[in-house]
Amino acid sequence: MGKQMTEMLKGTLEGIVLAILAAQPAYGYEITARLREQGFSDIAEGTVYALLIRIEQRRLVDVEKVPSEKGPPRKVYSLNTQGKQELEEFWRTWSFLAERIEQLHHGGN
Amino acid sequence: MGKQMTEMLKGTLEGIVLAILAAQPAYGYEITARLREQGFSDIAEGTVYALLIRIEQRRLVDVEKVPSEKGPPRKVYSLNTQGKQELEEFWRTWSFLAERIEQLHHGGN
DNA sequence: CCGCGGTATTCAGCGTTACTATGTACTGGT
DNA sequence: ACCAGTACATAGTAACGCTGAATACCGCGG
Repeated sequence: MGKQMTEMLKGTLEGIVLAILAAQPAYGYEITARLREQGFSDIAEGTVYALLIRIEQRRLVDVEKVPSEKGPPRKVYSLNTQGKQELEEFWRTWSFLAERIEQLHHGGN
Repeated sequence: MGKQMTEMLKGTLEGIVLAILAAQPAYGYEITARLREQGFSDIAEGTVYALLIRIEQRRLVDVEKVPSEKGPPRKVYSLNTQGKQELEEFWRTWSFLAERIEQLHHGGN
């Protein structure tokens, strides 16, 4: 992945994952796969797991261990109330930034 | 500033500054002021200067020292060929990211 | 004359984030 | 017994923006 993308993901990747979880609960491996499908072709698994642990510690998600037929038990994450608030906040921050950048892209400053 | 914004600026702030310089050459203090006008109300001065040094070392800009009537000489930065390429690359990366995030925002995944 | 505020740049130290590179564990197919 | 696929975890690293301070130069009011 480009270095630019790596840096740009900082701060946004968390929002992306929160948005995915807002649509429906999911577990780490699944989230990684979903990201890859969506074009984030080489987001490292380790990155996702680390992020999930972070948002769990910040109490943005509820966790449930679910046995899997293939492999170790899945940790299924679902967005809780606080997580939804954080996501709202993310959308506000994102919109703010996206607007100004889009303005720079076209109109010029 | 929100922590979210701080993290989100990582990677994008450089692009923003490159875009500002693409419109016209400018010096650090001026860029900071311009950013504040545009709504990035508390981007630290130190942050901008550090960024400018970085892009200078990566040869994305040409630098010219211009004496100032008030205060120490200004370091006026202007985008060179390589800088323009980097900016192009930035727009591509940004567009990619913005598209997927916008998709998550509305359609859902 | 001297301090103060505005202009302009620089730097050391910090916290957060994503990546690299592993390692562990469980299952089913050959 | 071995291997591939599933699933999670973690130590170490690099990059970036922020904090907080210092430095330098100028004009103006007290």
